[in-house]
Amino acid sequence: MSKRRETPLEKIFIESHHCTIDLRLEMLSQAPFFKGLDPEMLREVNKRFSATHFEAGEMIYYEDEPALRLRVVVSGKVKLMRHTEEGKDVLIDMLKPGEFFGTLSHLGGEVYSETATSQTHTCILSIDSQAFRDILTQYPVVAVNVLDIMAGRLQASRDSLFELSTLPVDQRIARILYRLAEKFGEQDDEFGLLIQMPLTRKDLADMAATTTETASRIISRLKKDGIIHAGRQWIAIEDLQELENLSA
Amino acid sequence: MSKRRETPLEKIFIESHHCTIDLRLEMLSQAPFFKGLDPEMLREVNKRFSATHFEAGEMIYYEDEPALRLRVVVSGKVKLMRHTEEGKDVLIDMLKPGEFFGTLSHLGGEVYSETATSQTHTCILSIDSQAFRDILTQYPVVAVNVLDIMAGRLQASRDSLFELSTLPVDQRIARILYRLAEKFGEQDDEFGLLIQMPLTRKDLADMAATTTETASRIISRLKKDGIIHAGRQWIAIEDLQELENLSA
DNA sequence: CGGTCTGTTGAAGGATTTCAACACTCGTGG
DNA sequence: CCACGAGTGTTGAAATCCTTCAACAGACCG
Repeated sequence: MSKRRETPLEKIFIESHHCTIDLRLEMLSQAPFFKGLDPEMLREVNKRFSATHFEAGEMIYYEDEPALRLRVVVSGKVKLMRHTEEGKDVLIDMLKPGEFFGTLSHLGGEVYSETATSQTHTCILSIDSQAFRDILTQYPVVAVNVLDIMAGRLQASRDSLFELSTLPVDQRIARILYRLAEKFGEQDDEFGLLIQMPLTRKDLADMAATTTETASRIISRLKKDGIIHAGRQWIAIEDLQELENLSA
Repeated sequence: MSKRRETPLEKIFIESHHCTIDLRLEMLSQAPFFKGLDPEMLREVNKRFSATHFEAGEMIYYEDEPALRLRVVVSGKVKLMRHTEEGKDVLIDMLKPGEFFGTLSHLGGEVYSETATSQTHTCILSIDSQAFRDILTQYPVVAVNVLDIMAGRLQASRDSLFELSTLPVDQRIARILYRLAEKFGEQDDEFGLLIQMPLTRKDLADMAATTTETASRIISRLKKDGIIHAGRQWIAIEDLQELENLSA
């Protein structure tokens, strides 16, 4: 490992132009839930969204806050977490550009059930949830798209539940790394398939329902066995096949 | 406890008339996802469903089977489970009349991700998933209803994930009992709020990600503390308030 | 260049599982 | 109608995976 570069993670120098009108339209047109919407409708819909910029580590919204808006990641990565009173955290999901979060609900009394944090510099589009519901009824194709996405998320959540219920910690970590690699992996000359996102041992522990210490021990072992490379806040997969075997 | 009646569970003597046309229409009109659909549309939609009857304990479909149909519980209770190769089971959900399961997907290659079993005598309506998708695009209000249900299920699944990650077994069991009581509870003169469904210690264990032995020990303790009544395949809540306190 | 955040490793302790043996209920067939 | 067997539930004791507690090392930031 060269001493010149401590983290192989891509440095994103974000200026305000990261949230340009062009990028917004580009993102909305590619967003899975607007697939099949024609350009004119898209421009119409775009008007109803507003953009916000967040630094790495900033809170986007808090658990138990009134849930009023639906949000879309334009650029950057977003982390969804839940917290206990005793200080335990659970990491529910990591989002990349094109994914939505926040609330679909129209009811006034509802609150966010998780806390959203920007894991990197991010640009977020948001829309009043009632306005989004109007879009849903106006453009049925959008409703069906969103439905498919929700079905996929339910599936993923139940997969996690299943794995948490049946697998020992080391296999859970292996699976989590595998999936993160699928979603966020970028080929790196030096280290292999790099998970392109700041990722601490605690993040991993909060995904696997274990402690930072245990996560650290498992990462150490995977490093020793030549399956992954890892450093401060980054992990890269050297031997994806072996990682998959481990998680079986 | 009287010796005359070993189980306080309601005996449902189901004959074929349990799946009458009247009951079908009645159920569809009350089903949450058809809320807001006018009677004529409803009759139209009803034609596309077909009814099937299952005995208690029968399999409705198996994990990994091609997922072709969406189903609706008309009467009875349905259990959704996943199985591991090593014989561990995870109980994903218990469904009551009005709830749907199966697949929303239209894609041919997909398979069911869980096994569905009738927990009691049941009547099930089913529809080809493609035909249901046609309904979704034809009646946007249905799509939005289904979306709300899926959002609720995702929420519930993430709640389970959170509890599994942060709570010790006894609190998890307490929460599960509380929720089952909310959903399936019926006031019983003798025992209190009776969970109206056959429910073994193993079922509970598979919901709480623990073993039958541990579930049994916890149920024994709750019985000793006067919080619940329980017997073979049934549980009734005596002190709901205390159960809620325990799960905090 | 000190302080904080992150990561590492060891050793003790604890919650839950595993293994084992047994009791009870219920349906079924002799 | 009773006996038997399968399915279900119970309880104890040993074993184990993982957490907790503790101490320390390196990296990054102002």
